[in-house]
Amino acid sequence: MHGPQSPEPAVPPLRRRGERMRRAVLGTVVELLSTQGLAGTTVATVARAAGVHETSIYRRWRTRENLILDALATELDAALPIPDTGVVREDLLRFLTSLGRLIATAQGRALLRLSVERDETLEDRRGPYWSDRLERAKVIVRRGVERGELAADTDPGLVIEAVAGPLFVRALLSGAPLDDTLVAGLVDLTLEGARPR
Amino acid sequence: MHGPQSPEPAVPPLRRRGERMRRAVLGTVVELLSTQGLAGTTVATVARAAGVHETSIYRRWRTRENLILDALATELDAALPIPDTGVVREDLLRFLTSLGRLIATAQGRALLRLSVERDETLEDRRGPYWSDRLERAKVIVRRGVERGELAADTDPGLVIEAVAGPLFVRALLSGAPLDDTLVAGLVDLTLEGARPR
Amino acid sequence: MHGPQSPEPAVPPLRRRGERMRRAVLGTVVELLSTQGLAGTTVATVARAAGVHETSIYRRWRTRENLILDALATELDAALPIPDTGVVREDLLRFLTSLGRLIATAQGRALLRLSVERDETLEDRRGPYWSDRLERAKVIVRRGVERGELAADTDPGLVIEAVAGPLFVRALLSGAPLDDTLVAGLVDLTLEGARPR
Amino acid sequence: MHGPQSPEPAVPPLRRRGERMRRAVLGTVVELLSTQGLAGTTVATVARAAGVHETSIYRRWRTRENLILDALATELDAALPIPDTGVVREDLLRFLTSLGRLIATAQGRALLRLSVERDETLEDRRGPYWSDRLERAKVIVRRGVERGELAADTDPGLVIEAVAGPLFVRALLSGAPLDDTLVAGLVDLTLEGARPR
DNA sequence: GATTAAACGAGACGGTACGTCGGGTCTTGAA
DNA sequence: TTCAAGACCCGACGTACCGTCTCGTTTAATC
Repeated sequence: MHGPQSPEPAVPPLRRRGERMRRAVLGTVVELLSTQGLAGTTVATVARAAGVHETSIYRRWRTRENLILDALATELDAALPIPDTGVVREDLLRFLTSLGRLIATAQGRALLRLSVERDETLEDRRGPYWSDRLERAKVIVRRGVERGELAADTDPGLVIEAVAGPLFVRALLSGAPLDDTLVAGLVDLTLEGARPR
Repeated sequence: MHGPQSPEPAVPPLRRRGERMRRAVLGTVVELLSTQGLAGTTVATVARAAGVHETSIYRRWRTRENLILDALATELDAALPIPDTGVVREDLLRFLTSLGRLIATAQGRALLRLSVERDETLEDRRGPYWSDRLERAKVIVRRGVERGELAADTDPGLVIEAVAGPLFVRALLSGAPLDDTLVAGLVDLTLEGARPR
Repeated sequence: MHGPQSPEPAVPPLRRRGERMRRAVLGTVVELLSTQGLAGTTVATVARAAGVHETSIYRRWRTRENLILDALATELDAALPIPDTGVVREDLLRFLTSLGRLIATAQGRALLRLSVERDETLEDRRGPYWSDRLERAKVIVRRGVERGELAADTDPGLVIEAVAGPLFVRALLSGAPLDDTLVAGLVDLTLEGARPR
Repeated sequence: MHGPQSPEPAVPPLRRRGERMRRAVLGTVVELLSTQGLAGTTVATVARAAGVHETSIYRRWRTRENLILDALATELDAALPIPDTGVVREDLLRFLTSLGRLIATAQGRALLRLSVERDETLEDRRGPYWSDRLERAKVIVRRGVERGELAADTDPGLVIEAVAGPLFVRALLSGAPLDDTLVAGLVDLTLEGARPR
C-alpha cells in the first residue's frame, strides 16, 4: 500500500477486494466439485463455504454455469504441457499420460461433463476447452513428420483424435480405467497400424 | 379386462390400458427429445403432450431418468448391425458409418448425453449401452485376425476404441462433423499406422 | 368414505386438505399483520409460522399481495352492519362508530394501506372493498329522507362521504384519534350544518 | 467558515456544486414520480436519469424515502393558498378547489401515497404535511364565525375535515373524480346541513 | 496560483425478499 | 387394482432493490 520501492510502480493497485473474492469463490467451487460432485456444488453452498453472499456471486457470474465453468477453466488452465523429446512416440506417450491424469481428476471429470451438457439454447464456451488442447497437441505429430518419423501425408488432427479419443470415451461412457498399458497400446497401434508386418 | 379368449396366451393378461399408455408416453419422450432437447423434456411436458397425468408417469417409471432411458433404449435397440463382408477394412467402414449416423440422430445424442450425466450417487445403467455395442463390434477385428488380415497379437478392443473413440469425442465435445472422410481416415490410420512405409 | 347416508349427497366433499391449509395460512397472515405489521408479514414468515412450504403459498396466491388481500377480505367481510333504528342520527352514529372501530383494527389499517397502494399497472381489486361498504350505507340516508327527517333532495352518497371521509383521513394521514366526540360532531355538523340558527 | 465580513452571515459557504446536483436530482424524482409512479421511482432509476451516481444520492439523502420526501416537499411547498374573500362559502369553495387540483396532480398523489405508507418502524415526517395544510385552512372557518356567518360554537377543525375528507377518500380509495359539483355539494351540505328547512 | 478538504464517480458487496422451475410424494375419488 | 386429479413438499435458481464501503478523482474555497 505504501511500498515506494514496489516493483510495478505504474500498475494500478486497484481491484484488490474483487480479486480476493474471485479467487476465494473459484477455489471453493473447485474444492466442492472434488468433494461433493457437480450436483452438490450449489450456489448457496459455494457462497456459504466461501464466506460470500449469494447475490454477490450472481452479480459477478450471472449463472451457476458460468461460475463453475470459470472455476474450472481458471484452475485447469496450463495444466497440459506439450512435450518435445525429439521422439514422436515418447511425446505422444507423455501427452496422453498427462491427459489421462487430467481427465481422472475431479476437476477434469467435472469439466468433461459440463462440456457435454452444452445446451442447445446456450452459446458454447465449453467445447473449445478440449478442442484447444487437442489442437495444440497437433504439433507433436507435425514435428514427427518433419523428422521423417511419420509419413509425409499424415493428418495431425486425425492422429491426435485417434489416440486421445478412447481416453475420453472411457472416462465418459464406459468408466473403464485409463492406465499406462492402454496409453502405450493406443500410441503403438496408431503409429504402426494393425496390419501384420 | 379379463378377456379369456385372448389370442396370445403367454402374454400376461391385464395391462391392456397400461400398454397403450406406455407406448404413447415413450413415443412422446423421443419426440420431445428431438424437438426440445434434453432440458426441455420435463416430466410435466411429457405428461401434457402425451395426455397423461404426471403422477401416472412417476408411478410407472419412478424417476425422470428412468423414463428417458427407457424411451431411448426401446427406440434404439438393435439399431447397430455388425457387418461381415469378409474384408476387415470394409467391415470397419460400414460399422463406423452406422455408428456415426446413430450418434448424429437426436436420440443418439440424447442417449449419449444421458450416458455421460451418470451421477456419482446413481448406480449405473447407461454406460453399458455403448460399451455393449463396442463390445459386439470386436468380432470384426477378430475375424480380420483369423483371416490373417491383421497381426495376430492385435487387441480387438483397442482397435475398436481407436476407430470409434473420435466419433464420440466429436459428437460430445467438439461438435465437429462426422463425415465419410473422417471415417475412412480413421480406419486407414488404425490399420496401416502413421509410420512411413 | 363410502357413507351413503351422508347428509349432503350432492355437495362435493372434496378439497379437505386444501381448505385446511388455506385457513391456516390466512389466519397466520392476519395474526402476523397485527403483531409484526405489514412489512414484517413476509411470505417466508407466513410460511414458517403456518407450517407450510413457501412455494405452496406462491402456487395458490401467486403473489404476496394477493395473499394479504385475500386474508384481509376474508377476515373482514361482513364486519360492518348497517343499523336501522328508525332515527337517521342514531343510524349514522352507530355506523360511524363501527367504521371507526374497524379502521382502528390492525387488519383495518392494513387493508386501508393496501387499498391505497394500488399500482397503476394492476387491475384493481381493492378500492371496491371500501367503496362497497360506503355504498351500502347510503340506505341509511335514504330511509331518513323517506321518513322526512332529511331534505328531499339530499344526496345520500354525499352525506355518507361527508361523515365517513374524515375518519379515513385521520387514519391514513394525520393519525389523530377516532373517538365518539368526533363521530358525534361529524354527524351533527352534517345534519344541522354550521350556519347559526 | 468564520468570514466576518461575509454579506450573508448565516448562509454556510461552500456547497456550490452540490446545489446544482441537488436540483437536478429532485427534479428528476418528481418527473419520475409523475411518469413511472412510486414503485418505478427507484434510486437507480433516478440516478441514471439525473446523470448522477447512485452513491452520491445515498450520501446526501441517506435513504430513498428521504429523497422522495425532500423532492415532494420542495416542489409542493406553498402550493395551497388560503383565500379570504369575506364570504365563508366562497373561501371554502376556493380552498377545496385548490386542494382538489393539488391532489389530482401526479406529485399530489405521490405525496398522498407516501403519507399513507408510513411504516410503524418509521418515525413520521409525512403526515404533518397534510395536517399542516388543513390546520392553516381553519382560519377560513374562524373568520366566518367572527363575521357571524357561522354558529359561534362551530368547531373549525371539524368543518375543514368534513369538507376536505371526502376529497382524500376519493383520491386514495375510490378513485372517483374530484369535480366542482362535488366540491359545491360538500360545502353546502356542511354549511346548511341535511335537515329540511 | 498551489494546496487541501469536501463532494463526487465508480464499482463491489452485504442483505432481504420476491417469484419461478422442476422433481418427487401423498391422498382421494372414480372406473 | 389401476388410474386421474390435484395438492403439497423440497431444493435450487435467478432477480430487484436498498443500503454500505472503499478508493480514486474532481472541484472549489482558502492560503
